[in-house]
Amino acid sequence: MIELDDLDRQILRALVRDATQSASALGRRIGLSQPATWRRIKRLEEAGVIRGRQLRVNAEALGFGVTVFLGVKLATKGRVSLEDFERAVSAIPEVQTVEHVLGLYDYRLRIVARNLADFERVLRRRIMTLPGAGQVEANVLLSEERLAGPI
Amino acid sequence: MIELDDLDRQILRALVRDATQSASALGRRIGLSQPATWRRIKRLEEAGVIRGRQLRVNAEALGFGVTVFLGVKLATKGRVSLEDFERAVSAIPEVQTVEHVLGLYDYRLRIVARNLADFERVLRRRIMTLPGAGQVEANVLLSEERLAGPI
DNA sequence: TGTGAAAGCTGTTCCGG
DNA sequence: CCGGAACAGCTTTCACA
Repeated sequence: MIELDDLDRQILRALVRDATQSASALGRRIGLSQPATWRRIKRLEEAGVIRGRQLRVNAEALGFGVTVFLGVKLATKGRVSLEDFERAVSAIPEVQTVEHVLGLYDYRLRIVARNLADFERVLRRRIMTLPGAGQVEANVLLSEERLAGPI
Repeated sequence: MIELDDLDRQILRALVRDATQSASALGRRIGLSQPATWRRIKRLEEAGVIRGRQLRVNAEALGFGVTVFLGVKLATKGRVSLEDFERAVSAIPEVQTVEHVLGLYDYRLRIVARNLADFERVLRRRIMTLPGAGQVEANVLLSEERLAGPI
């Protein structure tokens, strides 16, 4: 855990929105020189606050128009079955995210498909045949907004 | 929608894992020159396949050890109440993502908090007082894996 | 901490196969 | 479509207030 000042917070918020902007452009906006901005970014990386930079891919542009969040309840859950389930679900190409959670469901999956018919195929032939998969609950994504969070 | 070849797919998969790597380093690994790799990335950006690059912030390193997914069912849902709800929920600092979904719930929120006691505070004083908020269902995140998806 | 300047790479754009 | 060469701009480092 590390303490941030206002400038650090401004830097993080700006880079969460767009990680391509240069340290000089960012520094100019927040009233800091280019090396000063760069050193702060480096410090945040070394402190583990910045985990990396990730490409945001637009699945729709590739023909995957449907995104579904799937809550999955396992029928049997020992340590082995958790690992088996995770390994098997990670091998499904349509699965974008695997979240192990506590609550009504054991896993939450983010799945993309070309359309709803394609999603039904994934659900029936890939998900429901997973080792240990029990009850599922689906939510179809309509729109999504990513915020900075409490930075 | 755009057709990708193997090289495009390799580029996307590599940049989803780490968007910091240079076109020359990436090109060397997939057997392409630096300008050729750069041109492909540029083409993917212009086609809208690449939406941008985002910083991945480690909330735990900032003292936010608890991540909760919250399904929210609205009590009343006209067009106005949807917009009111979205505006109000976007203003809560602890909310990282707002997903408008179809299914048992109307919205799915990704919320971070310092600990479970802090989450209870957010839930009682921020979420439950939202305009139109009805039934909620929480899932506490244990671990998460982000995959490339069907690229 | 902050600034300013210098060195090495990268992104970006040419042109020719 | 690719690769090679050139330039501007950036990242990265250093010295100093």
